[in-house]
Amino acid sequence: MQGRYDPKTIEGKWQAKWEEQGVFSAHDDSEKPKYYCLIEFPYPSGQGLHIGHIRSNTAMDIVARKRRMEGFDVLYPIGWDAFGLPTENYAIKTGIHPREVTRQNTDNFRRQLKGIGFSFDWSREINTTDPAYFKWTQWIFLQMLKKGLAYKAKMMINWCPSCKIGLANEEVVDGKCERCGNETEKREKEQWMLAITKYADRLHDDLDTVDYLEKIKIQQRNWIGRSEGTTVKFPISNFQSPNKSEITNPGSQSPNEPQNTDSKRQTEEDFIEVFTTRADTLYGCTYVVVAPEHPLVREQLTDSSEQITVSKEQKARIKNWEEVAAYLKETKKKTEMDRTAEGREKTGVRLDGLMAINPINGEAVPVFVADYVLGDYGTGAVMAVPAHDERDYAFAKKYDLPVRMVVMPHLTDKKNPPREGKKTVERDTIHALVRNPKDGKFLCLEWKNHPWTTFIVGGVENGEDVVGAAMREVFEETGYSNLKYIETLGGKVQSEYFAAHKDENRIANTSALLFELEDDTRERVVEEEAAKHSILWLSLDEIRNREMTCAELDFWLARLDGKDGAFVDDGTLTDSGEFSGLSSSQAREKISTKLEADGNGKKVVKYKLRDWVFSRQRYWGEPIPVVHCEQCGIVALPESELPLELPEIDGGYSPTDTGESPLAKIGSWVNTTCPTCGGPAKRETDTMPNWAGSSWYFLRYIDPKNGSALADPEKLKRYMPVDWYNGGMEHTTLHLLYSRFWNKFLFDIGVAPTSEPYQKRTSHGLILAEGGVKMSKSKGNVINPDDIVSDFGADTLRIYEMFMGPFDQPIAWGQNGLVGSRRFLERVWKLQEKLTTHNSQLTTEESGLTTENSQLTTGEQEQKVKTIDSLLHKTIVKVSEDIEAMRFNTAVSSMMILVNAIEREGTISKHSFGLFLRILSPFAPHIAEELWENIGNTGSVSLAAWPEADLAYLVSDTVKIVVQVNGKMRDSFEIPADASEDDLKTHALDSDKVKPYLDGKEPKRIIVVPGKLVNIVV
RNA sequence: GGGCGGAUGGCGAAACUGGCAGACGCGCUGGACUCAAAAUCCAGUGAUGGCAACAUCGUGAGGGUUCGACCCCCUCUCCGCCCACCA
Repeated sequence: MQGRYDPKTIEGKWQAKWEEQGVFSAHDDSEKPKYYCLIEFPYPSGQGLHIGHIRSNTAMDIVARKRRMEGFDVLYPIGWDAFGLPTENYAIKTGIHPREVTRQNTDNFRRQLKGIGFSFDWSREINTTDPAYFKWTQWIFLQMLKKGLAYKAKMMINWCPSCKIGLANEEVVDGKCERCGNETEKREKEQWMLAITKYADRLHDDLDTVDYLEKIKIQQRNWIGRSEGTTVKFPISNFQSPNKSEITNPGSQSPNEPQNTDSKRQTEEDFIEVFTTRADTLYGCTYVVVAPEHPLVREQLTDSSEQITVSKEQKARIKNWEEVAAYLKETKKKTEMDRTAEGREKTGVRLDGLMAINPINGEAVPVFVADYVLGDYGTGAVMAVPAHDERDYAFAKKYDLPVRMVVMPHLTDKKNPPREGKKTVERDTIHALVRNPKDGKFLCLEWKNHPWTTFIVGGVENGEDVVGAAMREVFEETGYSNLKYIETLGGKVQSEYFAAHKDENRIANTSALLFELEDDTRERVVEEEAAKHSILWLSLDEIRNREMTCAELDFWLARLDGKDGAFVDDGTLTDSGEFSGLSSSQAREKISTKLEADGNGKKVVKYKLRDWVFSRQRYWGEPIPVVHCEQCGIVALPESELPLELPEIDGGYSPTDTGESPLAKIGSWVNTTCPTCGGPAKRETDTMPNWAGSSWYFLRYIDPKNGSALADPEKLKRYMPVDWYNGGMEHTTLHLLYSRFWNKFLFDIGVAPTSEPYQKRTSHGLILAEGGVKMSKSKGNVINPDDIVSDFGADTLRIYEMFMGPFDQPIAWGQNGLVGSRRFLERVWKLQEKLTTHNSQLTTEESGLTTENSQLTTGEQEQKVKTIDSLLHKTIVKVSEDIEAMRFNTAVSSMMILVNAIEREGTISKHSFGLFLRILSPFAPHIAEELWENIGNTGSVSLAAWPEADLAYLVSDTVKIVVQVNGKMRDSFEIPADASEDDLKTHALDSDKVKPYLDGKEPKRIIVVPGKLVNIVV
């Protein structure tokens, strides 16, 4: 008898033992295969360990412990991502040095983490703020600088006018400063940048080589935002299209001949280059738009002045310069908030006096500046195709610009699809929609030899215009002669179908025309037509509800309602010169190729991903190790001078009034000599963002104390890549991408041994406060793990956090379930009173284990032991599989089921209890160690072998068959597993419970699923 | 607006490939032990009807496919997270 379960005593005892004996150390020289488990190292905030840290750390702890037991040399390290804003803000408030704040916080975190019993290798603890660590962060920066990946550029940054400080994107929440809540502005400032975009394609493509959750891959791909497209050069003409009127509306356009613009061009560079992914819509371009940041209207904007400087020459060309300048000023004043709050109403101003020449057809189109075009994506200019782009459509509607449809939607009539082996005829057709203004009904035809209801349909004869053709058809088919043409409903729609009456496949390019009946005048219809169909007037509702023989119906109805916008999908080209008739994808290829051949364009790949703004105007970050020399410009510090440490500071940690880092105030530190020429120089005062230290920390764990290299190459080779990295979804697009980028760079310069740092990436769900809201200090709903550990014990907390719900989904904390987890462990504790020395017969035979004293064996006891062993081995399988799939909740529940069964049967063999303790140990390591010791084992259960299920226990000679009648369960029976289908049928039909449902009738059908069920259909 | 995920008892949730819906835990009800309480143990616990055996209904709403649907398809509602004019 071992007394009560007392977690306080045993948890402290085992934590001390583990540490003393180095049970969880990874061994660089181990013969075993390595396994590298990684969690995101915590930011040591003043609030202490979050309950959510415990959930994700426990999950990886379970994996790490299982791997260790499976014979791997496991690296499961821990450290501190300690540079960052909250610490600095706390320092600003209290005047305590951030280093000291960090020390206190990490001490607290370390104590808390150790108290949960995580199997971290504490000998490898790292801290990003340790000069011995950030020496290498700075070193990596210098390597990037050498390779041209680090550069300075003027960037629009988020500026808080109240705090007078530049903010990172993540510090701006809904357009407001995270700290003071004031609205932020955009301001231009020189910043250090890292050229992550040079790695965009590899970061994108190499996702195929790693095992990340699909949603993580999708999010990264979307963030990188690769799109293949074409740049097109639109030469600028100063003249208002001398030879032709302004660009034409659909229906009345004349054929375009390429126009010679040589004499009008001033320089070779005088063109607007646009980027498009839809080169197939080039003929539909009716204007060109440049972003407010585009060089055509803006050369530079400095943060010291509101002046917009554009060359005189350019101003002179733009006739309405005053108006344009006003718009640019307006745009600049708008905050992010305004831009989105307006419901994204599009605004813009035409650049009078400028026309852009569409290189594909020589057509001159007007040029606009509008802020719906982004200055920093693509080329900062777009060709606007309102018919095929929602944004251009909205802008065109607002400013009354022409919409020219050049891509026909392409439909296949599902009711009459084209047939193989028939000839195909393509022609232009019309649908005439004739409305009777008196009742709003439409004129339709009901066909006599086919089950069709159609509008008035017909072909367009050579030389005929569509309106004429439609009026002719209406007259011929219905006799109505007085029609008023209202409008053409959008552009043509192409449909493919089989025309049964002509036995041929048709491709119809159909225009829909709306008419109104002027009066009822109706001529007699010729016999031939009258024999084919009769007329019918249908309301819109009737048309919707009736099966109309009209593949295009949805388009026509939407256009009638005026709900029609841009058609943005692919289709078939029309009114596009030599490219008409091609599919969108063919046309993109051919048009791009032609542009490229003529020197008017180029196929390119663009990314949404931007270069990484790497500067922060802060104290608590890694100093950027360069100096600015009057003679030599930007000069890198020699590597021998690393680490460049932060200076001690007297006058507070706040940034300066000009937005410079507080480092700028320390003359003795800033003023230095140039490493190259020895002349006077100033140190860079920007520091790195806190993403820097976390971009390579997984490498440092491998060799954390190395003073002469980032890590020993041999050791890196042994441990990389990380085999399993679990973290939060919120880090998918920043940290995960940044660290993949740094690792790839280090791989390229021969430092990192693998191109990808992480082999497998999974993610956890957040733990929310009760009520499903975020835990926050201000709401006072933060759960302190210390309280739970002291009230219930660390093992209970671990079990509960794994049991409470699916690991990958967010879950609200509820205190109520904790007691259940504690009870479970109490029951496990009491099992040591129920041990028997008997092993079941099967175990001894099958796995060759020694039988202990068997004098007390009785048949009954043996049966009980066997029942338990059979369930135990099923549990081993379940727990093993569930851990790999991160289904920790069902793993715990299956162990609960086992414990319930042991209690019910009243006994378990000592050997089997040992197996159970092994699978329990990753979840509740302290109690498992204590019981393992109590039943007479020496050594740690954490290093015992992970049990393998004995297959002999898993197979059963009988199966339970469910009997359904019409899909509803009515009975079940046990039957030998090898029973035939006929046996099952007979048995099922024989059931007394089933018979009443059959009511003496013969079953219509009987479905037998071997090993599972019989379903009788009556 | 787009992407991803979710909705099942009083509550957290199971149901792995379309085959017994609600495992496991909490809570609740009744009982045992106790002078009493706590703890523990035993039994019950989706809803409705019935003394009961049992029957009917039931996985956000509505349709569909299927012998059979929490699961697949279509439409919709609500919730969460991420992105948000990316041409």
